[in-house]
This record gives sequence, C-alpha cells and structure tokens, in this order.
Amino acid sequence: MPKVVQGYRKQAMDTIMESASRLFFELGYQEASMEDIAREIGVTKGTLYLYFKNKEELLYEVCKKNLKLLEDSLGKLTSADILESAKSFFRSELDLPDHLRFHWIFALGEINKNQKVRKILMESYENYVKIISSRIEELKGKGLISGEANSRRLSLTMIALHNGILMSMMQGLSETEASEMFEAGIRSFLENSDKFRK
Amino acid sequence: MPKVVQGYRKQAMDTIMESASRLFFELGYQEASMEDIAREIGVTKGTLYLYFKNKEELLYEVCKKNLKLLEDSLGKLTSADILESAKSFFRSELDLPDHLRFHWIFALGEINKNQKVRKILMESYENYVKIISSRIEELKGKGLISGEANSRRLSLTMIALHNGILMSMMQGLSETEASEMFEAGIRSFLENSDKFRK
Amino acid sequence: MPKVVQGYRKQAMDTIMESASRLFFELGYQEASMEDIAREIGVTKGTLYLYFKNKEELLYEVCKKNLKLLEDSLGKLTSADILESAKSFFRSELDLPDHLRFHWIFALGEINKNQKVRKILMESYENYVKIISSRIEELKGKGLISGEANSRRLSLTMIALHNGILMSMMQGLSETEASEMFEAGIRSFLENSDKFRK
Amino acid sequence: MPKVVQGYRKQAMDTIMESASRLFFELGYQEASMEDIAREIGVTKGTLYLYFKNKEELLYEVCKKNLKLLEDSLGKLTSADILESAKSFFRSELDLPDHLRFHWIFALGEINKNQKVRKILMESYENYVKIISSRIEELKGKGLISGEANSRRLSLTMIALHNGILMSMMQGLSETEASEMFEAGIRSFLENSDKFRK
DNA sequence: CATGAATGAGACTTCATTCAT
DNA sequence: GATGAATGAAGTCTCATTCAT
Repeated sequence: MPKVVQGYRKQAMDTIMESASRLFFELGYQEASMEDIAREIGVTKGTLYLYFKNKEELLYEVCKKNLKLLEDSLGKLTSADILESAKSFFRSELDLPDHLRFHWIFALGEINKNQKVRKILMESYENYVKIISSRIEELKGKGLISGEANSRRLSLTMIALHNGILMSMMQGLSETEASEMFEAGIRSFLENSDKFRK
Repeated sequence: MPKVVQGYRKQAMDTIMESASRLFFELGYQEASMEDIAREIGVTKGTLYLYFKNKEELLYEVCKKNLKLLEDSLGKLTSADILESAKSFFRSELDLPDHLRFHWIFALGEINKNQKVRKILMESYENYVKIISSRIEELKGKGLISGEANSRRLSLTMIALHNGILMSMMQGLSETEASEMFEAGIRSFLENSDKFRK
Repeated sequence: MPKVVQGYRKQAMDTIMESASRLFFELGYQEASMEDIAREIGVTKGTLYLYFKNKEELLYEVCKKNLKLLEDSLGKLTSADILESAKSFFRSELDLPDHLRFHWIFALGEINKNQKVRKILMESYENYVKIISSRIEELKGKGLISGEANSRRLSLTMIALHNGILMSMMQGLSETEASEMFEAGIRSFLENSDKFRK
Repeated sequence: MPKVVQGYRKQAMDTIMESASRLFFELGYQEASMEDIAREIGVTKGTLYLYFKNKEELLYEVCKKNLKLLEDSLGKLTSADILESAKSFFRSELDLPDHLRFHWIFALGEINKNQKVRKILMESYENYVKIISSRIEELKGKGLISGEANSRRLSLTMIALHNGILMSMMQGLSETEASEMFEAGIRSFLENSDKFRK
C-alpha cells in the first residue's frame, strides 16, 4: 500500500472492510480469522490492528457501512410509481455481491451475540421503515392508496416479504422467480392496502 | 441421570439436543462450547461424546429434529379454511421458545459453512412447499381459489412472508403486530391469487 | 464368556493378553485403547479391569508372557549341532504372528518409559544369554568350538545378529533372505569363534 | 529469541527438532506432548505451530533429518580399509547423544503407525545398503574380498549386526564390549565373505 | 506503516478409570 | 461377573491480540 496518499487511511479501512464483509458472510464471523482477512488483502494480521481496535469493532464497522448502503439505496426511491420503484430497487439488489445483498440476514444472526450490532441493526431497521412509510404517505396524499391503510404497517409487511424472499434466494430460489414473487406480492399488498390498518 | 431405564439413551440425546438447540441459537454455533452445553445439563463435556460423535453431528441432529418438527406442524394444516388454518399455525408458533421458532433463520446462517446442514435444510424447504402447495391445490379444486394461481408460486410467497415476519420478530416486532401483518398479508395473497402464476 | 468353568479366570486373562499384545504391537501401547482391546474380544472396557488393575499392568503381563515364551523356545535348543539348532529356532520364529515374533523390539521401545518393563526385559535378556552360553560351553567341552572363544561374548553377538535381522524383517526383508543371512552369519561366527574373546 | 536474523526461521526449526527428537526418544512419540517440547525450549505451545503444521509433521521432519544424518555419516566411509572404516564409523556413533544414536530403532517403532515415516525409513534403509554395497564392490575389485560374495547380502548382514548391537546397548551393553563385538563380527563376516552369496 | 514472532486462553476431543446396577 | 454411564485430566490445535524492530 502506498504511503503518502491523502485519505489513504480511509481507503485502507475500506479495503479491509470489503474483505471482511465477504469473509464474514461466507465463513461466518467466528470462522473467518483475522489471518484470513489479512491474507486476502496481502498484508499481515498485525496491520489490521492499525485500522481497527479489534475484530469486534471491525464487525461493527462492516455492519454499519453495509446497513448505511441499504439505507442510501432506499433513499433513492420515488413515490411516482411505487410498484415500479420497488421493482427497480429489487433489480439493483440483484447486482450486488452476495455478502451485500444478504447482509441483513447475516447481521440478524449476530444480534443475539453482540449488543452493538443489535443496536445499529434496530436503528437501521427503524430508518428503513420510516423511509418507506413516508413514500406511502405521499401516495395516500395523492389518493393512489386507500386512506385506511396504515403506512407503517404496510411498510413493515413489504419489508418482511422482501427479506423472506431474500432468505429463499439464499436457499437457491432463482433471481427471476424471486423478482416475480416480489412484484406479485407487492402488487397484491397495494391493491389490498386497506387490509393493513392498525 | 438414571441408568438402565428403557429408552434412556434416546432421552439423554433429547435432553442434550434441547440444550444445544437453545445455546446454538442464543450464542451461535461456534460460540456455544461443548462445555456450555454440558454444564447446562449438569454433566461433563466427555458425556456429550457418548451420544454424539462430535459437535458437528450434534448440530446436524439438532437441525434435523427442529426442521422435522416444523414439518409435522405444517402437516396438521387443513384446507377447510386456509386463512384460519394459517392463523392457527402462526399462533402455535408463538408458543414455541425462540430457538425453535427461529430455527429456520438460525439454520440459514449455517448453510454457507456446512454442507450437511445445507442439504437437510433444502430438503425440508422443499417438503414445506409441497405440503402447502397441496393444500392450495385442494382449495382450487373446491373453487375457493382462482384456477389461474400457481400453487407452488403462491406457497413460496407465503413462506417468504412468514419468514420475513419472523425476521422482524427477531428484531423486536411484537407478537400481536406480527400476527396481524401475517393475517393481512396472507389474505391479500389469497384474494389476489391470480397474480401468482408462473 | 461362560461362568463356571474351572480356570476360567486364567483363560479370560489369556484372551485379553492375546488381543492386547497384538494391538499394542500394531497400534502402539498408547494408541491402542482399552476400548479397542475390549471390543476385539467382545466385552466392554469395564470388564478388563476385572482382570488387570490397569493398562500398565496389562502391558507388563503381556511383556512377561511373551518374553517367557521366547525363553521357553530357547530352552529347547540342543547343543548337538548348534548351527542346525539355530536354524530350526529361527524357522520356528517365522511361524509366529508378528506381534510375538517382533515382541522384543516392541518391548525395547517401551523400556525408556516404563521401569517395570525395563526390569523384566533386562532379566529376560540375561536369561537368554545364559541359555545360549551354556550350549556353547557344551560345544567347547566337546572340542567343537575353539577354547579361546568367550561363550558369553559369542552369545551376545549371535543375539545381536538375530535381533538386527528381525529389525530388517520389520522393514520388509523377505523370510528366505533373512533365513539365509542368519545362517551365513552364525556359521561365520562359529568358524571364527576364536575372534570372540574377552 | 532474536527476530530479524537471517536464517532465523531455519534456526528455530532446528532448535525445535532437536528438543523434539530427544523427547520423542525418551518419552515416546505419543507420550511427549507439544507442551513438553515447548517448555524445554522456553516457548509456548502455540509457537511450535508457527514452524510445524502439526505434531505428525514435526515427527516426520525429525525422522527425515536424523536419517539423513546417518546417511551422511555413512557417505564418509572409505574402502581403503573397510574394517578400520567400520570401526571408526562405530566410534563416531558412540559420541552421539542417545536419541540420535538409537534413532533408527526409535523410528522402527513408529512405522506400523505412520505411513510417511515408514516410507522415509524404507528409502533411507535402501540408501544405506547401496552405500555400503558400493564400498564392498570396490574391495572386490581390489581382490580384497572374495568375488563370490554378494555385496548386497553382505551389507544387509553387517547392518543387521550393527543394529542388533545398538539394541543391546539400549539394554545396557557397555560401549567397549559393543565395540569389540562389532569389530569381531565384521571381521568374521569379511573373512567368510564367500558365505554370503545369493 | 508494516511485519513477523510470540503468546495464552480456550476450544474440541480422547480415554483410562470408576462405580452403581 | 459384566455392563453402561459418567468423569476429568490431558492433549492437540487455533486464533485474537500484542509488541519489538
């Protein structure tokens, strides 16, 4: 790694987190050793400790980064046509490498074991719900969705469907089938939005 | 533990698996040590090896048992009133301890790391789909569901919603809210069943 | 195993020692577990402790028995024709199973670790030397061997050759080649017996 | 231990192998624990694994090194006066510490249990035979040994005698008596070399 | 900055031995 | 006499972490 590059430290941390994220997902947090991660980047274990206090912090930063990525992605949703918007969101997810696409599910496996991860995952979740809810509120404002619908409830359910389909993909469900299921599901929710009240 | 009891060995294995299942879920497979498991039961590490060849086999047997439990539970579904049936299934899940209720999600976290677990999870998944599909087929026969619906596709989506809601519960979603979301979701799928074709 | 047989205990011990001897040789003393030995005979570990205080005593008894066997075999040597006698002794060794034929070499590997085994091996060795020496003395008396020969020295050297050839056999030397080497060696010793003085 | 020394790694491995060799011989391979070996050198267990993949590889490398040492030693034999040469070889062996002098016998105890050790021991053995045979062939060329002698057969027998005497030394035979026996034995073989044909 | 050497705690696993039945 | 259950000590090995260079 070069030395005098401005922002070099940031770059180094990103490189490390990228490797770590993949290996954590592929091997599991415990099973992926600091050595594994270092080897992938071409440095020695000791180096990792120049950038992250310990393995747990590395995990935390990886989760934070990946959850933020998802949030940014959601932030780009428009309310113009929510179905189209959802479909395009899902399509963009399909382009992600596995460790990013399935990061939420991975993180969920860690929340029982790690308070900090639990906290950040909960906060992110809350943010996702808010973002989607506000889009739905806009639709209600435009009269495109039944006023009876509880936007939070609807968001929660959409997210649940989304996550459940991701789980199925981890078990081998094809991308096309997944897309179609997601579309059909979301559409059915929208057309029955009045069922989702509190 | 008593000694020459008939079926004693089976009982001992069950006791171990029960503890293991819980600790695997709570701490993670790697993080839960054989010592932890043994201590919970009140025996020493060595004893576990009288009943299971090694830790991996213990994991496998736990998965097998828990996935079978879910399958049995699904097997009791009737097609008389599928919505009611689904609700009652979900209610019964709420009575389960966390490690059983969320076992599928736990198992999913292990499939990248363990071929045998992957295999049995896939097979179970396939069985779940078949069971639900056949109930839906019966409904189609009775004309209660649109003939256009692809029963497999519909099952997959219901399962996805179910799993997604479980994920949300792991993050703190309340039981009542979860139940209502599940009911609303399933109902919307059924009323829009024609959207689920292949 | 039957219960009321007279001398039953002795028989049982022999059965155990036979298995133990073989497994000790094939797997090594440490590597052969009490379980292995028990399984071979078709009993459980616990049973072995009815007949031998512990594993170390079992080893000791096995050594004692096998070394005694060798001594008995040597005792049958006649001085009529010492070369023929030696050849026939060697031939009879070839009929033994490996764990008996090579027992001395095996035992030697244990003497660093076990005082009791060391002691009995040394005593046996001394006996072997005495037996052979006395045969040689008889020959000297008959004038068939140079009076200058030191019978003890000659015995020691013959034994060394014998053991060295056994070592070679453990490494794959064929039985016929071994026999021929043994014969040629002994003959050359006898014809140069005057070289072996003290 | 110093750090960035050139060839430091090689030195460290040698230190470890030296300790391991001695303890393997004194206590037996199984009975000598990695902890024992580490303690002797003044490091911790973990350190050993920086240099050797596992205990079995450590054993293998020790055997390889020691057998090579013997081969080098044999390589220095000259044919000028084979008896003198043999005596000087034996004398040099007497200076070795036990674990090196008796290494062959130790290794033999492991061949039943370890394929890799078996292989390298067999190969070394073959090399020893070749080296000695070629010296004998030179003697035959010079007419110092009967042309009828089979040089391989003669070598095998000399080696056997040598090893047998070493075995006796392990049981307490004195160095001087051993030397004299070796000399007398070899001399008798040479003077009766025509007895060793194939 | 980076490394390579070392550590030490802790994990899994084996096995001789004991003992109630 | 025999067993099956249990123990606990000990052994191999891994790995996060530290630190001198």
